[in-house]
Amino acid sequence: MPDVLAQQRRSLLHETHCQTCSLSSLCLPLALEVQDMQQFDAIIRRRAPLKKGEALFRQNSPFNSVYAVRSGSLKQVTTEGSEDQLTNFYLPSELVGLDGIDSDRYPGAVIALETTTVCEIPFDRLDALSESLPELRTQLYRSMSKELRDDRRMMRLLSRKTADQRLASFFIGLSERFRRRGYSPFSFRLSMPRADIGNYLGLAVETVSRILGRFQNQGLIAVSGREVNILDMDGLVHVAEEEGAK
Amino acid sequence: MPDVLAQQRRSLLHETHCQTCSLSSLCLPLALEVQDMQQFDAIIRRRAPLKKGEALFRQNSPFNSVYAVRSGSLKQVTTEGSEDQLTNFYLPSELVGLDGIDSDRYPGAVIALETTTVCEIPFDRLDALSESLPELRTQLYRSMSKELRDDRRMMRLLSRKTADQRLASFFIGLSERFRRRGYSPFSFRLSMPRADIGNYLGLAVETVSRILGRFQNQGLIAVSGREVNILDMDGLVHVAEEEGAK
DNA sequence: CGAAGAATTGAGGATCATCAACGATCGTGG
DNA sequence: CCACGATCGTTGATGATCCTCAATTCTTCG
Repeated sequence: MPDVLAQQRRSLLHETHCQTCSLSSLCLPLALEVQDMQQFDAIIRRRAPLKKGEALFRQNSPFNSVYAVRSGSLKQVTTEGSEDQLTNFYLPSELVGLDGIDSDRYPGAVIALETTTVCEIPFDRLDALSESLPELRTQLYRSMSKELRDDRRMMRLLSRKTADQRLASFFIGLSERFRRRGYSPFSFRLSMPRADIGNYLGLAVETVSRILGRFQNQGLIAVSGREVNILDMDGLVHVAEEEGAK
Repeated sequence: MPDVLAQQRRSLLHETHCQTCSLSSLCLPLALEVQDMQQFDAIIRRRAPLKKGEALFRQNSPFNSVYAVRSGSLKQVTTEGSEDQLTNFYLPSELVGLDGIDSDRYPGAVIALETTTVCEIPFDRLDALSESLPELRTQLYRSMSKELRDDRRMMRLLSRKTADQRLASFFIGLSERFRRRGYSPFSFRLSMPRADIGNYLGLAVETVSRILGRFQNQGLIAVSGREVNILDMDGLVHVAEEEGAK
């Protein structure tokens, strides 16, 4: 009887609630009182975990929901003509899909980099709820605003920074994001292949590989496959910020 | 008596209302009924025109309001270390300052490129009003979402396109924005110097100049100082989209 | 265990930045 | 209204950075 299985699975998935989620202090309901959080929790749909390489949604598919990452990680990819542009990596607690509100379609595909679970938040219900919960509305504005700010930083990186600076910035940014989530900021695993890093940073894979090797020789980081250890954070920051003067 | 003068000026400025603004169909109140628009209109503060080079606000100054451009144009500039990054140009009906919501400070300065008038919209009042006017709320979400989408397009441009493609895209984008505002999409005046274009597109001024010359020779556009005529839009589109194959 | 994908390494070359000099345009005050 | 200085724009020569192509090694997974 598949129904039984389905129900078991559903019930299992429903065990997860914002109230008990370790990410709630970083996620959208961050500013909500217990009672409000329950309202918010009620509109959320749990989804079966995505396997590595699976799409949360495809480019140009109709926009209905935004998603909060619960575990794992994803990448956003926009395809135009024959080439892809990777515009974002998403980590737990981050909100995916906000750029689809305006056009009613997702402007890029979002794909799991590893086994990943997300909370689906139907946008019409989120919008409606944001009417009665000012804190939720504020948080939503803030999330979008923050993404705008991050985008501007990225533009700066792409238009002014050297390959070395880009990679140093990338690791510093990742480190900071892991730190905020309670993981070690100095030792972590990259869920994405080199090619994705290169695409994201506007660099060829080979360049990424070479510079990683150089950073290793300089004692800034130790990389072994996807495992990264940051050995000299100050040094990395220095590389990321150094001006034209070499 | 300065008060008399001040009152005269205020009264003059107050002659402008959303209801009579030719931009209202593009601007934030776009979806509002007459009655709602009056509510919206009531929270707006008119400002004395900015002169060329004047700052609407400076980087890191406290965030209080967003601004709708009424006439003229502005640029957003983020300074870090010793170099500037120009992250956006703003034209009439566009909304300035949305990226300051999250951090309570404006992440970049916004400066008039020519004589420019704006409507100031205090954000706390906008937020409060968005509670009772769902259409306004939706429009605000949409505005932010659209800016996110545009940013992603910009990232793509910065990380994958050649100098020629960047400039072609830039002119196509400008043309489209003028068209939507009821101006000629083929003949317009650039309000920004070459240096700003270069900074925005991640190119040296010299490169901008050279490629403009080349476009001119190829019969794609005619430029004379700040005046631009697009002679061959299809050709421009072709340049903007051509793949590696030259 | 083998095959397919991922990562590294090397050589060569294209694109665009930089430096430098010059020409044009703007706006301001005499 | 014109002249002058300052900003803006153009053009040329040179070279660095990073991409491309190609070959090899390492890793992962059926």
